[in-house]
Amino acid sequence: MRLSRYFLPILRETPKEAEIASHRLMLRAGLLRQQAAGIYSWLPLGLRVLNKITTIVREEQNRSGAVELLMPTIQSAELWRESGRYDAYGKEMLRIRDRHDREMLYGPTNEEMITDIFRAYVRSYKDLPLNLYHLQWKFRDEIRPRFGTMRSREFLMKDAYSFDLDQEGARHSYNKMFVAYLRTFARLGLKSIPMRADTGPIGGDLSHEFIILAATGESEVFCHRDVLDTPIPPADTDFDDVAHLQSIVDKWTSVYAATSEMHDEAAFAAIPDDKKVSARGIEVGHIFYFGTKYSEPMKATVTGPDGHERPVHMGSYGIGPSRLVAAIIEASHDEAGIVWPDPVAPFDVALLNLKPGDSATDDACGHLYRALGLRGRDVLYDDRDERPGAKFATADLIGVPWQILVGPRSLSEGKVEVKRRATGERELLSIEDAVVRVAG
RNA sequence: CGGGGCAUAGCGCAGUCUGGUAGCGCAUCUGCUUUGGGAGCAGAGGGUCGCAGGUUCAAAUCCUGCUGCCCCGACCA
Repeated sequence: MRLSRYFLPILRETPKEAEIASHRLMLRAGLLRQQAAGIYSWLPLGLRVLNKITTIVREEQNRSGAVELLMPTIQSAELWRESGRYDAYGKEMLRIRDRHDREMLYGPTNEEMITDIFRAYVRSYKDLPLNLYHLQWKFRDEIRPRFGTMRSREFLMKDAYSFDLDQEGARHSYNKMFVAYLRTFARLGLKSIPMRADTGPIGGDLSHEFIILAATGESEVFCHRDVLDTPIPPADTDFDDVAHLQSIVDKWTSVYAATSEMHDEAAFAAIPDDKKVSARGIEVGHIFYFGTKYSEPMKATVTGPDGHERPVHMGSYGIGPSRLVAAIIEASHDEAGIVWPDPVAPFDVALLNLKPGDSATDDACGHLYRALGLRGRDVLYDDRDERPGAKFATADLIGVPWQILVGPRSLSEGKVEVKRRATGERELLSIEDAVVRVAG
């Protein structure tokens, strides 16, 4: 992509409404535009990051055996009356009426609807276990949205729902998501910590929040330092191996880690002082087992091996990709701007032509642009008629992991400069070596 | 929902107290010079001062109502 033909409205000054780093940088780097309180447009660069994240989320959901579908944003109130949540949910739910005066709502979550889909088709225990998920925009009319997409009213959520014959099966489904989440966040370049969590109004008795540590996090969290070094399950983990998955979850949950709501002072006090971590965290995922809370009132039943019908045991599992964009920035930025982890970066390489119009730099950039493109790299080519300083500032701000600086100075020796955004390390390389360095 | 604040050019702000030609910086456009860490000079364009009503010879400024947004607190991916 040539920057001169792209749509990247970067801001030199910080809009006054932005308090925290991620919000400030998302506005400055042209990722986001606010349209109303807690409601945002995703500009091209922001959308690229969001898509990178959802791709990884999907890959790990699919790997664990979950199956993707897509449910609508608008739901009918009728369904929510069946579960009893239409009245219970309160003002957070955006209620609307259609032209026939039918009561509708903009979905804040999809337990009812997925249960309706399940009960319409599934009759036998032989079709279990089943885990269905989708990625869809949600709306929760928060009292006070803030911090950009960290807490917005409209947000993208990956929500998965598991169905099992009994609690034992549901436990395994829960463990699958537990492992999938560990892998997902690790692949996004984040160190996530599963923490015992309150189940809240959603019900049930088994729940973990996945927290990443960041100074601007909204929750206060406590954990044993060792949890930060627990190994992430590998890609070839067998998700059908019940005992193995349980052992992974046991290893992670045997180390103390809890949010302030679930904090146990005595247990924390027993940890050696040098292993105590008391910090702030951002919740990026939340998993629940809630048994038959919805299947019972909504009559989602299957016939078991004994010929008896019984309500299925369910769990739900949420990740907020739109929040993750902000969370990743909170965890990875510096004075100059965003520092994207490679897997989620909007582009792989920023190619800076420091003297556009000069035939030597133009030719070298053209060559690099094509060579990297052929190797499958997304390159943002800064071909604007700007001074070098402005290009450096832009490249640093938008945080693309690799920068290739092409100017007359190094080019006179037949070299270009390859800079790593995260560390600031620079190498003078020939054009061919630069391609290999960046594209592997 | 309680408390506090803001609304003036695309962005950041001054002007409001004490009514009288709507300003500054950045950005944008044109020209020339410049070109390795957000260039310089010269010129230009861009505003129903959030909306509605009122007071006044005269309102960005005073009064009333409304709307939007932000911050602090209790809830949430």
